Amino acid sequence: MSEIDGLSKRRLKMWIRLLGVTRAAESHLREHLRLGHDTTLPRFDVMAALWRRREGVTMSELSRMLLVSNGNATAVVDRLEKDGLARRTPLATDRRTVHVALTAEGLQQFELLAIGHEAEVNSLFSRLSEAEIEQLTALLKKLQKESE
Amino acid sequence: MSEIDGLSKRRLKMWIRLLGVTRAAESHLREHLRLGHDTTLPRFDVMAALWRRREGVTMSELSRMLLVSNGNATAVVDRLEKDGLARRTPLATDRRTVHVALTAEGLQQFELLAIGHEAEVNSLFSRLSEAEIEQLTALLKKLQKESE
DNA sequence: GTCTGAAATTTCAAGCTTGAAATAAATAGC
DNA sequence: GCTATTTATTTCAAGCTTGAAATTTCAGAC
Repeated sequence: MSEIDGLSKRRLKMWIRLLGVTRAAESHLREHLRLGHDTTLPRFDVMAALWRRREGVTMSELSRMLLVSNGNATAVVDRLEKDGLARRTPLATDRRTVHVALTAEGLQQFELLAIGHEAEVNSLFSRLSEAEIEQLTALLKKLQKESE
Repeated sequence: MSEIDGLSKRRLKMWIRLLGVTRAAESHLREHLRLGHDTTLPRFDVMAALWRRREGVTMSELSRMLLVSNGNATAVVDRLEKDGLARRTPLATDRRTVHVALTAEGLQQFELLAIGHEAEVNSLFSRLSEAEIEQLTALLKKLQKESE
């Protein structure tokens, strides 16, 4: 096996491991949301995005933020809206677009969820020291650079 | 903000970044499988697991390997079986369990897929040098230790 | 103004995924 | 042997997700 091949194989193994870590964490977080708050990860993700951008986002921005398809964003927002947690507001200046935002109830619920969520994430990654977190973050940043 | 809180927030941000990198990579790999080979990532994942364990695995082992639910494994294997790529074999010694394995056609198709897949992964992570891959792998290993 | 093409969103079918419930078979305790 | 428990798998409903097609609206060229 050449050196090049070795590196390629190592990248592949690393990817499988990365996927494993991510899936295990997602699974853990999903369970916490389900048991503790009777909600789901996709709903949480959308609410988090809407919370970060309190002024409202378009559907396209939303799907870009979460790296999901437009149809997906539509479906999740539909359900949140049905439950009174999000609201669509047509935009006067461009009638194609719509602004999505959390309702007061949605905002309140998210802030409750977020506390527990952060604690779960913190415990999931408690094995890594501050230095290791920085190290990992730096490596991930390197991967994200204009890799759209 | 206390130091503890700062670390917690950094872990949270790191998690969001980790999720972003994973999703972007999955999305890229999914597209490659769809355009190049008219198949999907879940199918590929199952086939990869069956390829690694050529002698056959039970449904439970399969879902444990892939960190997906039993029902999910059933559904994907159903489709692979319908397409003649996988085969279920009842086990004589324990009639509850079933061995799943790739068919000759499945094996052949997977080996074709795998070449392109490895190349895609390699290019996705080409920004990281060998040393950085090792570093990242070490950090991920630390997270996986008995974290089931 | 009218046409053409681009952009934002929704709709849709198909497949993915989960978790709970149902089924079937093995094991353990008696 | 019989019963209770555990284990392996499937079934099911609900929700998630994708990518393509359809719809509506806007912007630019003329």
